[in-house]
Amino acid sequence: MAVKGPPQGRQSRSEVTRTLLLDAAQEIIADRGYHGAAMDDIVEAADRSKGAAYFHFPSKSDIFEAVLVRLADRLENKVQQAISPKRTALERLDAALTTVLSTFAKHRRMARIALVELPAGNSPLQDTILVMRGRFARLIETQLDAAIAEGAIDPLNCRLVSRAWFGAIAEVVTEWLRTGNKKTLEAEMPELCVTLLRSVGAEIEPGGAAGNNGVSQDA
Amino acid sequence: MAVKGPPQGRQSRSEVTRTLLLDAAQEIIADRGYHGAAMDDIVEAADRSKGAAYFHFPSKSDIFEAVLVRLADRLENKVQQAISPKRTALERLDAALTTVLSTFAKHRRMARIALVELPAGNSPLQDTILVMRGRFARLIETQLDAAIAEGAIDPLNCRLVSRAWFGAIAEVVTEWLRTGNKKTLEAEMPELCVTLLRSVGAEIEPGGAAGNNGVSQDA
DNA sequence: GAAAAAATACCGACCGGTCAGTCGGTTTTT
DNA sequence: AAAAACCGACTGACCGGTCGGTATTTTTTC
Repeated sequence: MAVKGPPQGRQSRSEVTRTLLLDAAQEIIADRGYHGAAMDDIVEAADRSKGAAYFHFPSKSDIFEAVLVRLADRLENKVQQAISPKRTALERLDAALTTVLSTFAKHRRMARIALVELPAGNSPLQDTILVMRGRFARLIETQLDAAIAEGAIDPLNCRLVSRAWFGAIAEVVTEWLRTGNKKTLEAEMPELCVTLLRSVGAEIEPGGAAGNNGVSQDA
Repeated sequence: MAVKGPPQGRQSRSEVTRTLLLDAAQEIIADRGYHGAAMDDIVEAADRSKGAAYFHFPSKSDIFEAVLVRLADRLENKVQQAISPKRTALERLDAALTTVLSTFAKHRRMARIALVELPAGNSPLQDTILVMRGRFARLIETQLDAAIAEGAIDPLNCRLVSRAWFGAIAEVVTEWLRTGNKKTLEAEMPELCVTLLRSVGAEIEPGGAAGNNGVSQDA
């Protein structure tokens, strides 16, 4: 008895299938990379068929793209939430950095997909990855611009610096992904933040509060 | 007629073949990435046969590894040459940075192989690439250590910072590789150097001088 | 120093396996 | 009963690596 009506739990079967496929793809790609992830494997992990997969996604690269977008949306959301209550650009910069780093520290698999997978050549993926990277670099760039406007730091080439920051973060996280050790990244986060901020001429006290009343909560 | 004796020009036929294969592999990998580079393509570009290729290199990953090592050796050499005449660690740091950046600017294909190709998953390549990256990070790390010893900068986590620098450089160069425009990278080099050096608390005069050396060797 | 023998380098058709994508047919939903 | 979703055997292209055989270079022998 029981099951029979279309909307089982909450989603239609179709939606469930889609999610199952996305989850499986994310998992497998994190393990084996894009090339190493065969559609047959993804399909098996999702407990669905190849037909179903190709019904929902026209090609392998499309499913990969969907995984990336979902990941990026989630992370960007988290960052926006973390920086919205901050008053100064410098604080927002620090908050954004910390959020991204701690999220990666918490979800290694995600970090792997977001940072390690950089297909060379002219795969159809490249565009998608470019857009992803661009989104995050932009996020930093915006805050840098704001910091300059606020007079917190001297004018500089924000596009260049935001790229450099992004690269620095990516490399440190990537290195940590290999050498394992959960602790390391979180332990080094503060120093990395300080270093990056110093590179634009902003000194902050590691003790926290950037020289002002400690209003932190509230919105 | 003519040619018949064993050592033709300078190298034996065997050595010529080896070089031909390496050159072709480097070219094709730069274009299409490791996965996209078929042995058949490499062999054809080298104007040799598959048998010859597998006579010299036991597997595809071995030929790739040989390409990487050759590239790394050349670049490291160049850097050593550039920094050896410098007296202070800070000057050596600046010289190393400038050399690497201008070399990449001059040889896009090389940059592509060195920086863009980061196979995920557990390919046999990964180790080789790790070693490569490690070599350059180390190079920076050594100079940072020296700078601290000289009292030029305050103590800091050199391992972390050198990784961050490497990542920053890699990302900036990678971005430049995509957006084309030969000029951009060279125009931005000085600012990037200044930014990196400032991140460790070292201010340097932007007066481009720094006793520039005419590095003009070729790779 | 030439012929013979041995070792080295090279050739390219072929094999075995992999994998993205297809398609006729079945089940579930509307 | 139509439409949407799903199934899974199958196809066709691709590609790393092999292997029997040939050409070239080096060594040995007379």
